[in-house]
Amino acid sequence: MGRPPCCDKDGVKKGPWTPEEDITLVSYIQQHGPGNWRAIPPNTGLRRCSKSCRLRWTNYLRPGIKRGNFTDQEEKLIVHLQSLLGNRWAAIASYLPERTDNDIKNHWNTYLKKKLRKLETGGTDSPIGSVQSGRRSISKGQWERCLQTDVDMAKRALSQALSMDKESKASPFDRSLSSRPSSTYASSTENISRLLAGWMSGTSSKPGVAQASSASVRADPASSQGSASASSSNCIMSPEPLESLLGLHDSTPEGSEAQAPLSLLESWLLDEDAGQKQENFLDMATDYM
DNA sequence: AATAATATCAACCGCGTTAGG
DNA sequence: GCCTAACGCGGTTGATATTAT
Repeated sequence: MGRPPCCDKDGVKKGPWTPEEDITLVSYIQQHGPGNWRAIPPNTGLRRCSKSCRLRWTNYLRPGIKRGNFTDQEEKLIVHLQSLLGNRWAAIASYLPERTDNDIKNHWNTYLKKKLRKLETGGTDSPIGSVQSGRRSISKGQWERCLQTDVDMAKRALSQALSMDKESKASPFDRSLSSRPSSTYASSTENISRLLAGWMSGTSSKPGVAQASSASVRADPASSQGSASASSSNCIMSPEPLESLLGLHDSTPEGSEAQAPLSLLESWLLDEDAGQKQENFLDMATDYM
């Protein structure tokens, strides 16, 4: 299978998006909904490739995105999920609906990884985060069970997303619309967001568009043709699994694996109220093994 | 105040997967 | 069943901002 060109390289603009381009893109998506990215450049006159349009929308213009200022709880959740899922940022992002995979990936690479290393060097000599080292230390059988858990969780998330799709109209993710922090460029994008907010309230009956604020472009019919992996990563995570991850569920901590002595990192992960939450999260994971 | 070093993050690149002809 | 086109993802780059010297 040959690799096709993503777009016509001639005349395709690269680099940062201008507010005008953003508005053009948003306006088009207002009318047609997200998806069918290929059609956007010719129909809007944007000199951008379809890929760039999709990326701009999903990572920046899409409503419901919270930017910057990761909370401690979010960071801990990311660390937990990264240890469980690896660098599957889209899957991790599905558990943090207000965050984009790109944002989480950036935060991990630029901050969390260093933080883990710092905490780790304070505890052991390993250059790798203790979560990863903890994973390394587990037996092969345990590792395989972790993988199975991963698959099961993905399946469960998908079924939940499918079953709760209809009732997710009043999505909790929408709350970010009113609490989005501003950034340097956000002043212009906030205007776009307001534009979108009006659109959202006015076109909620539009298929494939109604969920745009609550989930992402991924909810639209055109993009529902995603791969199996995309099914888990693209699913609209209902609040329930998130609450589960945050320990708002009752779960029985039986069958949990033997814990190694706590490192500084683990202490960080376990401190405050996150302690119980992490246990519950891990228990939930092991419950599916 | 000027320069260098470092951090941050938006955007790009290339690969894998999959739907459709 | 094969091939092409498109989508989505993860890794990486590069521009800009911030901090240190």
